[in-house]
Amino acid sequence: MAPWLDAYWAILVLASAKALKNHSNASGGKPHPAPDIVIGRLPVYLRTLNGMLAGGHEFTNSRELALALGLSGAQIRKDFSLFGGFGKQGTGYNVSKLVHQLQEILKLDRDWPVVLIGAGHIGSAIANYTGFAHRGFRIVAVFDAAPARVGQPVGAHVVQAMATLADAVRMHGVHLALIAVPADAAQAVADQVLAAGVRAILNYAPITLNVPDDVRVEYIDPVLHLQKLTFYL
Amino acid sequence: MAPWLDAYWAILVLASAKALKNHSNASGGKPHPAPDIVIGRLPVYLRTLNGMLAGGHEFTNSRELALALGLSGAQIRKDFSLFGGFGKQGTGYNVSKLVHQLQEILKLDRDWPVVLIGAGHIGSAIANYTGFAHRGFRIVAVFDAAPARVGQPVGAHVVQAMATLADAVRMHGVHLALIAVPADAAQAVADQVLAAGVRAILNYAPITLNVPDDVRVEYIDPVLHLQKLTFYL
DNA sequence: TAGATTGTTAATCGATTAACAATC
DNA sequence: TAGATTGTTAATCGATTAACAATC
Repeated sequence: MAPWLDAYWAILVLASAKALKNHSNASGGKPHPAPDIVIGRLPVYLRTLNGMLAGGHEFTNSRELALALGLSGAQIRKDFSLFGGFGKQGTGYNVSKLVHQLQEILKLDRDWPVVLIGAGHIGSAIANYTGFAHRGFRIVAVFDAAPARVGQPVGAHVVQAMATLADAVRMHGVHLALIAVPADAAQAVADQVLAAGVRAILNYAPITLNVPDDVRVEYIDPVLHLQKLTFYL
Repeated sequence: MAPWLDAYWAILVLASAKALKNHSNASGGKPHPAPDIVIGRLPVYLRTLNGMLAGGHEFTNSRELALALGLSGAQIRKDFSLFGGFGKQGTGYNVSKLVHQLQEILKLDRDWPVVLIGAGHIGSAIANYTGFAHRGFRIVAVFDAAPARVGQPVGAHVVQAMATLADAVRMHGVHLALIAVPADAAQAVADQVLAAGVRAILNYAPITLNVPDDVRVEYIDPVLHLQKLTFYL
């Protein structure tokens, strides 16, 4: 049997029936009133509000935000209202205050250490990306399975062997892993980072991962976006 | 007034109210029965089916696919049924046949030339990514506004000046552009590629673009995914 | 044939929108 | 105060699920 089939049947036996689903309460704790789809919009709001803040824009309102984001004002007001009132009738929202409140909701009022697995083209680009730091994330270590890459510099880091992953995760208190390895290695790497204690994954490999119910995975596959675009061309 | 504010007010005046919305019929042509959210799942189905095909898996069914993807069988059958019956009662789906039918629906039964704007870390990683070719896309030219980068090799290409963009788009019949420039340059670059004749954009810059109603934009911003993950941690 | 799985309908569930009273 | 905009409710819209007849 081909190695791929082994992995494939493992999925059939073990797969969570929720892997790609919106499930706002994956960890089984007390239910949060906000749907997953709303949580996904909060970072987009935050990004636009930070742009306004950088431009010296002190106040905004749901109509203005809606126009900038291509949404409806009602939706934006409703999204915010799920977390309590952020605005003032007749005035709108204080941009700076709104930014801080969204950061608090998303737990971005702290610094999140993340590990990066994979130091190829994509991994290197991620390691060199300067956009993480001021938005709440800090890459604390980079790993690769290829002995030829271990010891090489990548961004501000030196590539480490996979054997040191678990120690690094424990030492830095890492909950988040970025996986940027080839598709055929991604599931095994995911299993390793989860075993090391990681609880959420951002997966750049073009494959759906099989993870336990209490682990959250987000996916980035540019080709999926392109293939959606061609439908409409 | 800060340059950022100019761009910001332009958004307020000109913005399409649909930029981030699901709109399955953006170009105003005859309505297609398939909702945007279904179109977005088809490439995911295709990716998994191609994995099965590579593993020598000849037949599958909605239950098996659902398990591998974390969806429900009913949803998968309903999605397929929007485009006509692909399966056989009692048997399921022929993987190879299904792959071909999904490719046809998504217009992936041809090769799509794309242009890449931006030859920094992200742009270089994109240019070096080998995963586009066998999934329907071919980068035909790479552009950058920085004179120091023009003439430099990136992947299999040589970086060209922005001035040659329009000619390249026309010559290769390009409809798709990948934008991988800094956030503060992205809107201007989007305007340029659209003026050159491009009709859809995959934007890696962390900013919501303002484009006409008949232009479709997909977004990739890894930080948005990370910020969603931290909410649940 | 008997068993299995599709394709499709109707019911359910959830998200968005419209409207407006509350209130700054 | 008058005008503007929020926060919230109810109505609408759309997507998912359950169920099963059709059929391979």
